Amino acid sequence: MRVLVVEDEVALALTLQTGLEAEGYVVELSHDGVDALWRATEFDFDAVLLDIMLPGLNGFEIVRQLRERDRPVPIMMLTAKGGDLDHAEALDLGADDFLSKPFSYQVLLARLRALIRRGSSARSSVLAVGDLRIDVAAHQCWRGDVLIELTSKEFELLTFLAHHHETVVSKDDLLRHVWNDDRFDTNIVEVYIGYLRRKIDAPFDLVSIETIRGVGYRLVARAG
Amino acid sequence: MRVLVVEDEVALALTLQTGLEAEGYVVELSHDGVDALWRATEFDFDAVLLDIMLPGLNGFEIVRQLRERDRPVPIMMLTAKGGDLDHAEALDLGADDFLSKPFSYQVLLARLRALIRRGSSARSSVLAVGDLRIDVAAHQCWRGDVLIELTSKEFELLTFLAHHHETVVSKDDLLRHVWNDDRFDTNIVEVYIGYLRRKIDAPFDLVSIETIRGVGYRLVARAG
DNA sequence: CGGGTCTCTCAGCGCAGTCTCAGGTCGGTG
DNA sequence: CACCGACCTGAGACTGCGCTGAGAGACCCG
Repeated sequence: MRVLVVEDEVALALTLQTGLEAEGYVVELSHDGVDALWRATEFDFDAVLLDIMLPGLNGFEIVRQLRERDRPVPIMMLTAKGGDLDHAEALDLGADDFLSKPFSYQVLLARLRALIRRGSSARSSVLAVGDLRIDVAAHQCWRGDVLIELTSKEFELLTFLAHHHETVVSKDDLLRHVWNDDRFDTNIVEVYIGYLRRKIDAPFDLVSIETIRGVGYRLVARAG
Repeated sequence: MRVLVVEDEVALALTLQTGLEAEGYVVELSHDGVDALWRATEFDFDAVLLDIMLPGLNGFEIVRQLRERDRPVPIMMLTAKGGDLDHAEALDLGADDFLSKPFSYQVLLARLRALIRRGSSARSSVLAVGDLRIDVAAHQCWRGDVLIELTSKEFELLTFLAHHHETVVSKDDLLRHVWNDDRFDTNIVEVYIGYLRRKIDAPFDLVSIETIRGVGYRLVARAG
């Protein structure tokens, strides 16, 4: 479990790091807002502990920008005591929880566990749907232990479907997010769904990409 | 947005009801644990505000049982002030948030919004009416654990009925909301009600879609 | 220059899904 | 009991959604 701790009070930051590492978390420290935003955008954490008062960018701004960039990492904000309005604002911006300073270490741990449990679609760079594995970082894909060669468009499409596995994704959404395009007079999605099926399903005699007529497509867990 | 408020202090309960209703929530009150568990199991709420100290069953037990029954409704616990351990325990049991009394009304609202927002995206959006389950995101429907294949129109119709389960919905309403149509010279609703019955009721020898002659239809909880 | 790969368009086909219609059934009313 | 209107249902027509193969254009590389 990787946790990013964003806190400019050095003493507190180190205490947190030590404590969390003792619990088995992998902890990364960040001391200012700009650096924190970059790390949280660029790397995958299972949770972020985020102080509000920070040099550079404040915590609110970081939450806002992360959510705007569609980064779903669970965020717990650490606030100065008393600031009720801080809390309201933070949650409305898309933080998932907050903790008022000073806080009990037990509470921090429990809430961190809850946070990670909730947000636990396992944010490692490997997505798994049934026995289909997609390593986003390595840009590779396997069915069982058979490596499957995908072109980059095919890979992007599959990744998007995998992020939303077990739920229906409309062709419009796919077109918008994978092709960055909002036309309607194209059947490119259908064509690429066809390509994918020929590579990840047909050879294994499976149907993991389902068509929901009039609605969209759904990637479901199947195993050969 | 439907909220179940479980609180035995009558004054506080009524205040919450009034306040939340002013914000546009539909509020249901429950004063003891057993009743609360039943309601939260049987009906669909977008969130539950749950006091810990309750006659009958305490709040922890309610959370535990709801999660055991696989009811993913977002729960915010209301705790007496100070009880740090309460907090940790509640979250570990599967509550999603908590608020210490006394709390600010603004904070309550903000956190409720956050809770519901999370709840509607992160959680599987499953509607349940009796042993009929409808997963809107996955576009799938089960009676008990039998998967039922529905076309997209059938699914839309059923979803609408499920959102208004236990209440009568007129054919006009259905035509307007499901078909986006306000004619009167069509019997398409009747036809589709028939299709649905053949799929979700007849094979299980149930009647969960009732006809109220001259008024409309009602989806009620039935179990095979 | 020629082969190879990738992306995308286009047209044709098959059929699932939607809807209409007509005739049958049922329930409420005088 | 007779009637009427509301509701149900089977048959069938039609539409347009989704799938596929062919191939054009862009780009890369030897």
